[in-house]
Amino acid sequence: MTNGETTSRTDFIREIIDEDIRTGRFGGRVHTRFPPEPNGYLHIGHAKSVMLNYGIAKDYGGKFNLRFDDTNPTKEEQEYIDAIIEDVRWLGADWEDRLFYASDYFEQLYQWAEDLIRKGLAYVCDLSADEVREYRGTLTEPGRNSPYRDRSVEENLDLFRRMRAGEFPDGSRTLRAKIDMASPNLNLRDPVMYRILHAEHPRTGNAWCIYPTYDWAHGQSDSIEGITHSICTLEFEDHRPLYEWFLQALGIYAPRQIEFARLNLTYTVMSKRRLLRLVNEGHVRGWDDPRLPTLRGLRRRGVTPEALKDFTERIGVAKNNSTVDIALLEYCIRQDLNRRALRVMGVLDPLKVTLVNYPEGQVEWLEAINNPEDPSAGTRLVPFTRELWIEREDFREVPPPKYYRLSPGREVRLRYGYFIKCVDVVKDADGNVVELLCTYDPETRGGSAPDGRKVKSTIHWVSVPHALTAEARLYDRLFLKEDPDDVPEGGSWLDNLNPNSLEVRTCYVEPSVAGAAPGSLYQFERLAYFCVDPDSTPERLVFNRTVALKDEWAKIQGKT
RNA sequence: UCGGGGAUCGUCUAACGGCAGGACAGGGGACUUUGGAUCCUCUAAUCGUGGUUCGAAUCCACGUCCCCGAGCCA
Repeated sequence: MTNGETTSRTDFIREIIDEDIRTGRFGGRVHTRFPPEPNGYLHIGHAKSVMLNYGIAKDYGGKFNLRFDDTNPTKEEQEYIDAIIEDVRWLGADWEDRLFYASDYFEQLYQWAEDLIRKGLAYVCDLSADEVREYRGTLTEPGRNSPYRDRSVEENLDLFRRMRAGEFPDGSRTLRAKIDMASPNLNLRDPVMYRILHAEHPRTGNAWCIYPTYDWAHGQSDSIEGITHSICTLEFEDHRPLYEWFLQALGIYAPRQIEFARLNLTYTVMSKRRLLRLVNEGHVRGWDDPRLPTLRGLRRRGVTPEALKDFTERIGVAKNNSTVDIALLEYCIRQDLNRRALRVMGVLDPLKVTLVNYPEGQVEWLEAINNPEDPSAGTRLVPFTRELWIEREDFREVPPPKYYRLSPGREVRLRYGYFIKCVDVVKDADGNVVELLCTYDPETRGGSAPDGRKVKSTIHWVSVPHALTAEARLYDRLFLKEDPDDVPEGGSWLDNLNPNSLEVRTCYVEPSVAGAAPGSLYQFERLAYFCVDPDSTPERLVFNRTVALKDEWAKIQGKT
């Protein structure tokens, strides 16, 4: 915690929990869960939920479960289960030995369904999907009772068992709760509990051909696990009465459902559908593309779970629909990386500098600090020679006002090196600057002048003969507009894709990074944070730009 | 139109009838061997109209606007 604002954090959910503890509603217990459906990859919005649920369990000395909501075999896959487990673990949430699946409860759910039938609270309905819709009524008009609503308990039991036995084709019948076809809450108009689906389930295989719906499975799964606070997103608010109705009808332990607003971020999209489309249509390179807000994308980009945790704490939890400025995420990432990333020097857009008065063939190894924020990170040696690469934008032939870097006749400091002064500019036939001839002051080794003279600027550099050639992938926001949906009518959110969200460059890096493992985090001084990509080979490192450093000069420039 | 939610600086979020606070973003400054980091500082908000009250973001009334809901998805 760098300051006090996050230490005493609270939110309306914790207030509810405090109240429940005070009144002894759950005997003082706190038990939460994260219930993903394994039909896609997790994104930063899920991270908010995981951090919330796990954070609450930890803060209150309670428990946290990971439970897959795997009730729809037509959409779910083992691949997603594996990926989600990996991602939740990466986030740091610990479910200990409580990894569960709604499918673990299929038999219990089935038995409970028979109980409801016996109580006259559920019936087998032969209406087709279209007919069910028709009978449901509309938002403003009540529905009508299904003609099958008053079947006898015996007939319902018989039919339901035959549904399970596989006697009927997909879609031919459903089991529905008998509630109220006139309820203004459509979820209570005899909701479907079971549908017939002759589909292979990733976990139960072909054991079942009827599958419970979300509404029928979720609350009961929470109940079985002894969940106290079932935290979900706002769109389930309308489902709460049904959640409670099932538990009450069954007469079993009832957790409390609490809804909060899902996370939205500027300059990106979060829905599974859209993410899927970006991947499938090749707008990005895959689910782990560093431009995506998926957990795998963020991880590959170099974002740490700690940065994500800080972010989720800063955005808070409430019921307002909101869209968080992605600048806050970037701030959290910088904040985190500033403390942990090793500093190195790398040049993204090289301009050659020759030190005319520096001995040819001489190499000096200069000491450089690995992380000024963390003395324990130590120091390293960087080679200094007559020929150097500097950043092209660190030289201006005619320096604008407030520009402190190199220009003809001006002296600057080479980081950890010497003061140098530009004495001549070499140009090609088209007048482009191709090389700078500079002198160095041997008295200024290490970066300070014995005579006490100052320079306005320190620039980074890499020794030409020692430079490692690497690939730098410079990422920018995926969309041009804060709100990707901000398009002229008839347009598509895809029209707002940023065509320059990825720029690949060849860069030069100091030799100390040779052999760095994928995932290694660095700060290229004065430029940005970078993360070694798994695409790296022993011959050629690949760096992903996680986030650029704040750039005061760009700001000054932008104003003129 | 029916039901369920929601509306506080540009953005996110506090306040539980008693000084509208914090963070990010933005402006200004200090410091600096990263124009980084850090520090200081400024700008900036209660959806509207009435009412209750010594006192209202908070309570009441009436409006307005936004989100969700008519899957055998979750």
